Order: sequence, then structure tokens, then C-alpha cells
Amino acid sequence: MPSAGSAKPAKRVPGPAVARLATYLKYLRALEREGVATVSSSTLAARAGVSAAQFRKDLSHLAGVGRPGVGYGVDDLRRTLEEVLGLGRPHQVLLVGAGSLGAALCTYPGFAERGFLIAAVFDSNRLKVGQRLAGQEVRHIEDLIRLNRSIRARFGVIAVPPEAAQDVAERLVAAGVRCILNFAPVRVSVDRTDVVVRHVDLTQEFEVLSYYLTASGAEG
Amino acid sequence: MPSAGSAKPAKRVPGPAVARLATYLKYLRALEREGVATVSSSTLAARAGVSAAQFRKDLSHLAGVGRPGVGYGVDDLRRTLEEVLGLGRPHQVLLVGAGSLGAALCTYPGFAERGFLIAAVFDSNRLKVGQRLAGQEVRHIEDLIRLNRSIRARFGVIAVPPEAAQDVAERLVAAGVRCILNFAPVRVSVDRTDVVVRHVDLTQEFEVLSYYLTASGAEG
DNA sequence: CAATGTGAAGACCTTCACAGCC
DNA sequence: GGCTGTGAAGGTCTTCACATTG
Repeated sequence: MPSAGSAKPAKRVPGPAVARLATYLKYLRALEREGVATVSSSTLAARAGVSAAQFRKDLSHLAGVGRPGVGYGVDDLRRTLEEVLGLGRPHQVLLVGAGSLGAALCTYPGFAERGFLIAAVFDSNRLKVGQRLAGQEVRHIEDLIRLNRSIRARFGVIAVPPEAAQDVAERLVAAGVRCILNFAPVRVSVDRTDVVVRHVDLTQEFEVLSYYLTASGAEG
Repeated sequence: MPSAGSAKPAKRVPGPAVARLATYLKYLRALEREGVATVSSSTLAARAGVSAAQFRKDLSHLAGVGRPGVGYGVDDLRRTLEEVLGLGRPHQVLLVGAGSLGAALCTYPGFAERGFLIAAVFDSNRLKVGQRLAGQEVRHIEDLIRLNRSIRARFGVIAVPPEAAQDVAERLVAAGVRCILNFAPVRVSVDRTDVVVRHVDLTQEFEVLSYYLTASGAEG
């Protein structure tokens, strides 16, 4: 497979490091807005809440963009991270589920600001189909595969009740989606190895917090 | 500090294991609804998407609840996990930010189902104060500390724009909140060691997915 | 002198394999 | 025979410390 793109080093980046690279990118963009041209590992690492050594090690997985004695060019590093993360251009997203969570995700401005555009919204409830949600007409789930033949989105969001999640995942994969963000509190499985799924269980986040509250011995 | 509670072993549980314990609990509750009385490590592990060895190692951090040759009592194990995670009783939650995300979180039934009750909603916008959101009257942020003297919530959710997040965090801590779930795309820092913060950056989840899409060489 | 990039060391987590129990 | 619990082995990630560079 002829790899698209430029001189990026195809070294594998460890999972935890990928998540932190996305964090660094966020703060680099903030620095750029502030007009900062150069930043040191210790400064940016402090903002991101990691050690300077961690930061430099993470960046060592990419081509060298820092200059010893000087630091990192803010614009340079931002572009490198965008390239590594595949964020050079906007991405289309299919959103499935027009309930309260789906509606919130649809109106959340943060996605579009960072290049993820909700291209279509789907639901299985005929009462919701045809309604408008943040400028989007809600479509029926049966039309997902057909409509994505022209949209060609590679990202999908599952925001449906747990019973429906697996079916939605399969439709998304069949429609050509390769990255799935699943908000349903149940695991969905896909057989294809070129499809990646991430689970976000909001209640589970609370439950983890609760452990640390309990473990610290401080009860209310 | 005299530790409250019962015969739970005070061994420290590794971070990744805590998250998985919460996952196991989710599937145990589902099994219980299905009327299953006993389950083996391999069965439950398969549902949760981990190896059987991983599952047993995670449980080895707690008191032994499995019986060799038989498996785990579903009800037993659920109760043990609830106790370890501190989920034996409901928890009150303060929600700050009545924008689209805040509204969605307020109406999301999953929180209450799993014992996290939104006790009050706050916003800084006087136009929103007094409005109702899923049965809750929106309060002004200035009243947060005072109102929590009677509510005594220990959990807080930050669903405000990034500029306001740090201020909200400080108010929550001052009000006695010990666990903070932060949806603002910026790190908030708290000085107290007995307060734990978790960050959920929804866009960042997409960015991580994008890396794996790009890394697999499959471009659309 | 200031700051990066990196091998080596160390900490942490996962997987293996098997003794022991039902 | 089936299954748990766990020490030991293996792998991954983080931290350290320093050679190197501008």
C-alpha cells in the first residue's frame, strides 16, 4: 500500500502518547492565538500537566522538530502534530441518535472548531425523522448506508440506547466508516481490523472518581 | 484517619484496573437482570472485552469472591464491586453549565439509573437562571457554595466554556466537592490532594481515532 | 549556558502457567 | 474436570541523567 503524504516517520506511537499528542496540539493552538512563536518542553509540558521528560519522549516518536538550546517552533510543531494525527483537513462525521445526547453533540461547537463536521444525523424513530437539529434534518437510520455513498464520512458517533448500539455499529461499518466513537454504555464489536472503536461511558467516569473518593477515606 | 466501613481489603488497586472494575460491574448488572446466578471469569471477561487472566488479576486486588471450579456469584461480586467503588448508595452531583452539553447531561437517564443524581444546575448567565432544565431550576453560579451547604454534594460536573472552567473548579472545591468531571477542553488545576479531577475532551477522542485511521494507511 | 533527544534504568501493567480447590 | 488465585515472566510506558547541539 503506497503510503500517502510526506516525510513523516512511520514509527509506531504508543497509545498513551497519541492521546497526549492531541493534548499538546490543543495547547499549541492556544499559544499560537496568543502570538507565541517558540516554546520550551518544560513550558508546554506544564500547561498540559505532564513532565518535561515525558513531553520530549513523546515527541521523539516523530521527526525531530525541536532545536536544542532554543525550543520548539509553535507553528512548526502544530503542523507536525496535525499531520501525524491526520488533522490536516476537515473530517465528515455521521451522528446516529437524535436523543438528548445526540442533540447536544450536534450543537456542540467544539467539533467544528477542530475540524470535525457533523455531515448527517440519523435516528430510528419516525417521529424524529424530518425534524431539524442544529441545521441538520434528521434522517432515518435505514438511509444511512445509501446517503454515505455520497457523503463518504469515515467517522461515526453512536448516541443511541444500548440495545441498538451493535446494530448501528454494523451499519456504520457497512457504510464505510472507519472510526467509531461509542457513547452507548455497552461494548460494540466489529470484526474488521481496519475499524477502530473508542468507548466513552460517562457514568463510568463517575464510578472511577467514586473509587478515589472512597479510597482516600474521606466520606461525606 | 480511621477508615470507615467494613472488611474490605485496603490494598491499592491500579488505575487501569479500577476502570475495568467499573466495566465489570456494568455487565454484572446486566447478567443479574437476565437472572444469571453464577458466571465464570472467561464468560464475563469476554463480554467486557478483556482476557480471562486480566479479569482474575483485577479481582485479585480485592477480597476473594470466586470459588474455584464454580465461578463467581453474580450478586456477590456486584455487591463487592459496588462497595469497593463506593457505589453502595446514591451520590449527589452539582452540574455547572446550562448550555447544550449541560442540558444533555441533565436529561441523560444513565446517571440516575446508576446512582448519580443531579441535585442542582448552575450557570453564570442571568438569562438562564430561573429556567427549568429536566425538572431542575437553573441557579446562579454565585449561589453554588451557599446551596451546597445543605445539598452536601461531593461530585461536580464542569460543562462551561474553557475560559470559565478554572473558576468553576475553584468554586466547586470551595463548596466541598471532591470529585470533578471536566468537559471543558482545558486542564483545570486544584491544589488540594484530596480532590480528584477527570478530563473528558470529546473532540480529543476524535483526534485519537484519526491517528489510527491515518496510521493504518487507509485514507478516504 | 539553555534546551533537546535518547539510551538505560526503573516502575507499572499484562500475560503466562500452574498449584490448589470445588 | 473445571475454574480460581497468584507468583513469575514478559512487555510496555515513564523517569532519569547526560551527551549533544545551537
